Amino acid sequence: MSIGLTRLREEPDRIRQGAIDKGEDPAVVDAARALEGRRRQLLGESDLLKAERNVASKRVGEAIRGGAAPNGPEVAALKQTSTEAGAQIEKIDADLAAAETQLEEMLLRIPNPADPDVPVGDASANRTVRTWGEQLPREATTDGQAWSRRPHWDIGADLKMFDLERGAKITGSGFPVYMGAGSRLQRALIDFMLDIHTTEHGMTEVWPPAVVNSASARGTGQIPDKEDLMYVAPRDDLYLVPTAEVPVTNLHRDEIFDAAELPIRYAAYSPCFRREAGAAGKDTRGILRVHQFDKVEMVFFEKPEASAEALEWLTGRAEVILQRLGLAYRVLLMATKDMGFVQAKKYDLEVWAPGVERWLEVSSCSNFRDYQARRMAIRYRPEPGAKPELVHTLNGSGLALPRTVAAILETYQQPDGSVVVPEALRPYMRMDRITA
RNA sequence: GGAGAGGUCGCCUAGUGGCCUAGGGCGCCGCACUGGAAAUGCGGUAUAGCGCAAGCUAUCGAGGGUUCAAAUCCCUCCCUCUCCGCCA
Repeated sequence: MSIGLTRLREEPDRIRQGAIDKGEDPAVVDAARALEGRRRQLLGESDLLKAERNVASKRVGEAIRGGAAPNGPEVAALKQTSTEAGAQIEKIDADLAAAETQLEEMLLRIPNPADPDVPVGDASANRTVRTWGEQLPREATTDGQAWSRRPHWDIGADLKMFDLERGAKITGSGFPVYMGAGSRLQRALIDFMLDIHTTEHGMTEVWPPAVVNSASARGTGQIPDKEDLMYVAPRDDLYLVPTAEVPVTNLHRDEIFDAAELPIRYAAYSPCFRREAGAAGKDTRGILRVHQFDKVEMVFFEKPEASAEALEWLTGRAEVILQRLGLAYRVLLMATKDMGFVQAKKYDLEVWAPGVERWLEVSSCSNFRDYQARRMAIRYRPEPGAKPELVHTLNGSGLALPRTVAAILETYQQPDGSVVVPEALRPYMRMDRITA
């Protein structure tokens, strides 16, 4: 996850401004440039000495084959040349390694500049680009009877769909147990979403491992930056995935595609594990913020020139799910300081939950451009025989389950306490209505 | 978990310390031949960094070591395959 050296050299001003727009310190940009120059100089010296050493070593072989005594003075002199060069190389390479480590650290602290059409500012600059559906009020009237829509935790408890207390008993707070219709709703939603993305949207379905090794965690930038947010199995050097983005994006780490293979578009279900350290006290009720949840994630690998449009399409595919479920939502274009360090452009989808009277984030759709691909060395060949270039990566939820479930329960609840199953889910739920 | 065999340039393969700046075949690209094609012949076909360029450097699963010199020898680790054990 980093900025490219070429780009750093060619447009430092834009990168510096990008850092400022995201509220980061632009000084690292200059520090990186200085280190890059030092690295280049040391590398030149090292390469030169290595060339000398190689020549001397080769002459040793030639001399011996030519009849010189293997332990004679001629050979000894050549060996000494090589040894001396080797000693110098060792010193320079140590400096070089240090410079490269520092450079890498600096590069990791330079954020991906936002696209030009992203509003500059903090969360207050986020722009609502569109809304869909009817934003139901909490206070409702049905057949002349006034009633209040209830929050999903009450509905879920009454209909025995999930059990938070027992989840806390067997595992801990934030690990809900889904039961009965609640369990079936999980299955139905996963099945429903994957069906739409594969059958209608042409994506390839992936069912990835829920744990990854450290190389993969590093690839998508989970470590070292976000290690606190993940569950770790240190004994086996494995990490529980916080999102399917991690295993699925890493599928193609260190690969080079032919241009004809792109775009590659995946839809992947996975459980997601998040420690959310420091987030205690917020959204503690219900299933709005939990340590384990389920999600269908979309991951795209695109040609650079196609990624901007692909983000719009990707976002639209997540919206399709909400539309089919008949849930009111809005699409937010995130401002520079609210969008994250690595995203170039990001849309959040928020679904309306009338019981708690809040917009709930159910999807976050991002274009990383080449920033993520660089660290993972995911490239493609624009033309046969051409030099490989970095692909652009994108991803977005389609969708995260818990908040979708909350919105369904709160949107479709009836005055009698039952919940009508959204039309699109009925074939998957094999029921029209959830009752106690 | 135990025993054994392996991991080389897209694929197959050669390679047991210095003519390996990794050879051959397949595939692919270009050219020639052809009415067109097949076949054939010739040439080219990894990635990254540095350099205006010629070119130099690094990489033979990963990392360390021995040596003037490592694909090749030594150590550690990872992965694949076969057999055994265990197991949803």
